[in-house]
Amino acid sequence: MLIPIDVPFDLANTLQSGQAFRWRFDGEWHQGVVFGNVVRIRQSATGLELATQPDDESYLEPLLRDYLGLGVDLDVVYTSLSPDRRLSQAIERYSGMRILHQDPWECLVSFICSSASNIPRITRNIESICAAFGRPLGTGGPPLYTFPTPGELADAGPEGLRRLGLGYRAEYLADTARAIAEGRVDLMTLREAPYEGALRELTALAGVGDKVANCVLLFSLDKPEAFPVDVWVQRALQEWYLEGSERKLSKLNMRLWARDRFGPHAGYANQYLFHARRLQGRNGEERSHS
DNA sequence: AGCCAGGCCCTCC
DNA sequence: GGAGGGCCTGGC
Repeated sequence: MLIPIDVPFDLANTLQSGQAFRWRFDGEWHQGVVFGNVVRIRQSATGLELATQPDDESYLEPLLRDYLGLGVDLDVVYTSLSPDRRLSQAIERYSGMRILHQDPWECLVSFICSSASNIPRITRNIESICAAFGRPLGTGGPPLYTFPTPGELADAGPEGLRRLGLGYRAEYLADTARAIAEGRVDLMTLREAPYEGALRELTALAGVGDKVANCVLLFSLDKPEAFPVDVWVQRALQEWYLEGSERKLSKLNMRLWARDRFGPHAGYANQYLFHARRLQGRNGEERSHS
C-alpha cells in the first residue's frame, strides 16, 4: 500500500533520531512494532510504502499518519523557529524530521530505561522487556513481541526485570508500572492536561525526573513546549547560545531559558538541536553518517 | 584499571 | 535549591 505524502517528511531521520527504540533499518525498509502490529515501511519519491501484519494496511494507515507526526503543520513550526540562525541551518539539513506521537506508556518505559545509558543498550533493554513479558507476533522471520502492558510489567516485579540487565532501573520500572497499573496516574488523561500539571504528575513516578518527564511530554503527550535537557542539548546550548556565567545554568534552568527563547514550539527546537549536536560527536568532531 | 554513559534519588549544606 | 555522591551494567 502506498500512502501519498505532500508535506515535508523524512522517515529515516524521524525514526532514527533517538525518540523511539524499536525501529530497525535494513538498508531499505524500516521495521518496527506499533499498535500491536509488525510494520514495514519505506519512503519513496511519492509517499510511504507500507506492509503490516496481522492487521490490514488500510486500518493502520490513519494510525501511522498520527504516530509519525504527520498531523502537525511543519511549515508553521519552521516559520516560528527559523529566525534563529542555528535552527534555520539545522532545519535545512534535516528538513522533514518530525516528532513522533508515541504511545505514552511505551515512551515512559523507554526513557526510564535511558537514564545514564546509551542507545545500543537502551535498545537491547527494551527488546528484552518485550521478549520476556510481551506477546509473540507471528512473522515468519525472527520472533517479535508486543510491548507489555503496565499490568504485565507490574507482575514481572523488580527481580524479573533485573534479570534482563536493566540495573538499578529495574526498581524504578517496577514501581512505576504498579502506579500506572493501579490507575494512580492515568497517562491518557495527561494528554488533555496543561504542561505544568502533567509534568508534576510524571515526576512523582519512580525514575522520572525533569528530563525523562519532558521526553514523555514531548514524544507522546501533546506538549510541544516540552524541552528535555540531556547532555547533548546541554552541550548544544552551552556551545551555541550561552555566554559566560550563563553556561553554568542548571539543566532545569536551561529548560526554562529555552522555553523563553524558543517559545511554544521549543520541543521542535530541542529535537533539531539534539540531532545536530549528537551527529557532531562528543568532542565536536564531525561524524560520518554511517 | 578506571572512568563515564541520552539521570534519578537522597543527603547535607 | 543546589551541589555531591551512589547506583547497575557495559563499553572504551
